Amino acid sequence: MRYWLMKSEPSDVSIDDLVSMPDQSVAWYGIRNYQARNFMRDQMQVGDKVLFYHSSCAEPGIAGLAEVSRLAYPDETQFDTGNKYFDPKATRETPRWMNVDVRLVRKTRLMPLREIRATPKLANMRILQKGNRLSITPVDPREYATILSVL
DNA sequence: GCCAACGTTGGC
DNA sequence: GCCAACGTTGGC
Repeated sequence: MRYWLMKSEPSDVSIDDLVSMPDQSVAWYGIRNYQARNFMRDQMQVGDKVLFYHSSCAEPGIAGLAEVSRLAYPDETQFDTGNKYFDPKATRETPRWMNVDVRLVRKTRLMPLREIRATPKLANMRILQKGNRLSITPVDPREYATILSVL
């Protein structure tokens, strides 16, 4: 069992959007970074725990708990010519991009990035490192437990 | 809107 | 295979 932090722009999919989805589950489409894709494709298992993080917004931070509900499969948006995530180099035979599905566990209070940064036990988290832009990052089990205890 | 940091692209 | 140019991310 692994732990992850996954960023979503709330203007795209927010925690409240997830709450109101059928099955409270969403395809984590649109990842176009190989490292993030590889995490989903090679490491994520059903039941892995996910911190649902709001990025690029007024109050960035952890907004809820979720879990992986489906193993990685080809991201549909890569094939869709009208979609902003369309990839002309991807084909059905040789897809380039994959996504898992993620299901809500529960919405939590917002734990702001400020607070994460101010928590000594969380100082090594990847999202706090300078220049980090990766939208999916592994989380240490102890870090996950620390966060869970204050949500 | 700014800008630092980083990933990707493509010419050579 | 190098690396400059470009595009994107994401906090502020």
